Amino acid sequence: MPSSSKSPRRKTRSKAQSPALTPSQKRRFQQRLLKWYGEHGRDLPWRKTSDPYHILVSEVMLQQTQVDRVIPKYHEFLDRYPSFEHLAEAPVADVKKTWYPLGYNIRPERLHSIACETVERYGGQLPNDAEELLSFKGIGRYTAGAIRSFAFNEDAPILDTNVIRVLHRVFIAEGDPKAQKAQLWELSEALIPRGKGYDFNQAIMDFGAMVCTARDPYCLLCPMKSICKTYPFDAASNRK
DNA sequence: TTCCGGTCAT
DNA sequence: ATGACCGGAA
Repeated sequence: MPSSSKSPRRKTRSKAQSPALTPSQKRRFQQRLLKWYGEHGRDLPWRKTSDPYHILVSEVMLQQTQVDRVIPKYHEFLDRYPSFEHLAEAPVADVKKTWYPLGYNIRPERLHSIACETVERYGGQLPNDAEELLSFKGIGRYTAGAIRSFAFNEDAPILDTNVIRVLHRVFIAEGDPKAQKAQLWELSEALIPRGKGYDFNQAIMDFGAMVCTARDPYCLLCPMKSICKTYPFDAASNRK
């Protein structure tokens, strides 16, 4: 029966198999990332709270807006709407005015609708279940993972542009990163140290924003140097 | 002027 | 799979 034997669980059309994450690679990446984060992690306002509502507001703002622009609006928004109940009661037109000028103005509408639904159907408590979170308009896979890890301390994976870039460079280094999201989601999940989803996810995003940057990453001071499949990153070959 | 980005819709 | 959304940055 040799001809009928199947190679163990592999997608029929892709040839490259998952990037063989060895236990040693995994452990080193985790330890170095968390150590780096302890020394260099940013002190962001939404890391000082455990209120799921505050975390949600920050994550929706951060969906397409940079940290520096979000910070002042985060404070202003929460001053005006300190809870799901306050936000749910507010006219959506006011919420949109408060949102200005962050842009992508569907976001305040969706945030408002999430608040209404949370008050009406969940007694003002944001659910921690992935399926329920994903059922809200405005919460996609990234934000659901962010809420679960940052607001509920679950070991839930996240994958945004920072995480895609970091994981692809360190562990894959071939092909178009955006075309490999399925593998990268698996990596993001497999790498989380048990019980440390919050710190690990915050850490990998800081790392992507501060060291493993899109252009001109700081490879010389990078703690992943010795395990990174892309080191040393050649900026010239990456520019057009 | 072009590129980028989470989510949703096509 | 691809584009709309909207504004910032290269």
